[in-house]
Amino acid sequence: MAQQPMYQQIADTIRRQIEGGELARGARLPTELELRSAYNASRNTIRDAIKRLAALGLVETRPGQGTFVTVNVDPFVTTMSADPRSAAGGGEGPSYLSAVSEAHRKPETTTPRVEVQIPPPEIQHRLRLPDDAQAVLRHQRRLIDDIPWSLQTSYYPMDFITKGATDLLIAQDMQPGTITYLNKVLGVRQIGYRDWVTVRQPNENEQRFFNIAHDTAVFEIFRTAFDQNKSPMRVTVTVCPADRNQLIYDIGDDLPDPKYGEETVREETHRKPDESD
Amino acid sequence: MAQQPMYQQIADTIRRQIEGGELARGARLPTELELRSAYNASRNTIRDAIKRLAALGLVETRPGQGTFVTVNVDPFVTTMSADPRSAAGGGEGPSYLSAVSEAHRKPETTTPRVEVQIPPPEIQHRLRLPDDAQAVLRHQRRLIDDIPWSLQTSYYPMDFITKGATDLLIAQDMQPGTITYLNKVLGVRQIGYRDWVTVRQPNENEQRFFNIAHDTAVFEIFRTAFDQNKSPMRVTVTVCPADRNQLIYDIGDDLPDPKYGEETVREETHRKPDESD
DNA sequence: GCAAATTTGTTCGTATGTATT
DNA sequence: CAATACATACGAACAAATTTG
Repeated sequence: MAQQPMYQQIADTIRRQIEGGELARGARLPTELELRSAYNASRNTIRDAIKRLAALGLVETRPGQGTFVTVNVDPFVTTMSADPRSAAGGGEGPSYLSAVSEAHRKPETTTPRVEVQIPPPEIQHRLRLPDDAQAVLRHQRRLIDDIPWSLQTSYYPMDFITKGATDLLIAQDMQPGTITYLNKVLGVRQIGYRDWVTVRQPNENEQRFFNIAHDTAVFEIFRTAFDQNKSPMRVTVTVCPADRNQLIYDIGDDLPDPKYGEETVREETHRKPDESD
Repeated sequence: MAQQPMYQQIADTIRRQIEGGELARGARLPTELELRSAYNASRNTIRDAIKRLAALGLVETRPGQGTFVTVNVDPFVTTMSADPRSAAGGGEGPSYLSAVSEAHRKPETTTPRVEVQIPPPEIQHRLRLPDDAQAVLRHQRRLIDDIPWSLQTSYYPMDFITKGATDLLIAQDMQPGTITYLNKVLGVRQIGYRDWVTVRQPNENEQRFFNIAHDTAVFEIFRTAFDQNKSPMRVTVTVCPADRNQLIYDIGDDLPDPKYGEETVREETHRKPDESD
């Protein structure tokens, strides 16, 4: 029986205390010195155990204060699919706001920052632009209940501007939405979109904005919208922390409404069918 | 100017060497002792730096061997949306196989393990079952190119068995697919499904099966299929490592085919529009 | 197959720095 | 300013895994 290292045993013991409720959400753990005598281990060993728990997201330490059991944020659930012909879905435009108020939360959106630049390769590919082509970029930050929620950047081909859709350059919220605007001005209709869902580590800006550690994964969703000619008309990149966000995609019409409250209940330890080999 | 801690500086130096190509993919880093003299730091400090890089997924250490630059696995891309009326999409049935062969990869699926049990709460909710109701569970493991790829469990209401769909209890692959079978035997038609996409840490079984560390996030996708009465007829839970998997959802008909090879190119460091505050 | 050498893993002790109260 | 608590850094010893002779 290969005995587990001591720091792992200590971490497991504390984990059980947290999951069993002996250590309440938000409660402060004993100090490192106290744990040191409690488990008869050196301070470094205690710290290794706490690092382990921190990596699992069960606790967080604050210098000068102590180590605290993390409070599980009620995860925010977004329905990403919607009428393909509208701008809805995925935290864009009106449907984002309604989904949020439905869940009794307070959404905010910063005014967009607008730039013109040669986009990164993964955007070039998706917009089917040549290497040196420029694109208009509209960047926004979203908050829910004053908690940083998502960073969003939309890219449009520079063509749209030269053909008359100059409002894309205005650094203000487009009121009926950019899709409606592009339809009116250029006759470009959205027939659908493709979401490419990835998960990765946050970069430093994202860590700062979301106030998350480097090891908290984030969703990165590339949404490519297509027009009536099956040409990409927009790529929207949304980044949000994966620990407090869940995505819903409905395929097929006329599905029942998802219940936001109920189904987000996540059991930490339920019997899984993959126990045996 | 708050100077960064030494282990962070060392980690950054090595990170730049990796990203700049001085340390090739799969190459072995100098030993801890060598790094110790190279950076004039203690072995523990070197180890802290390496831990940092390991947390970022840039390197991995093997006891007795050394520390190696990780080789980026070509991420596997799955189109999750498909004809809502068929069984396709999300690594179920035929479409899973075709998507995989299209990318010139070799798929495998274990024969299902069948159980009858009271399902965990999140399944009860989704199948709209009372607390004590049982369900049939079919569990499978999937490999691609001999690499563990996903763990999948489908839950069906026990009703289906008593009403005649007894083949669900047979521990063998359903050849035309369970959806086709249920339609034929019970007249139950699938009109669509809802995918609930979450990300979390793997449990111990998942760590073993996928051969991943505890800090490699996994996708957990709950797919609820609905029948012509808008009742849930099946819930499929798919778990797969988030670092080597990407999901695609197409909303709207008649979108162009995604290009598997091209668009998976991920730039480690491209200019992001969220640099300033 | 065994033993030695190499390399990482764990644990201790100690000292000093930094953030918060 | 002082006390408290976590963060960083050093050195040392032994254990465990792997490769090599």
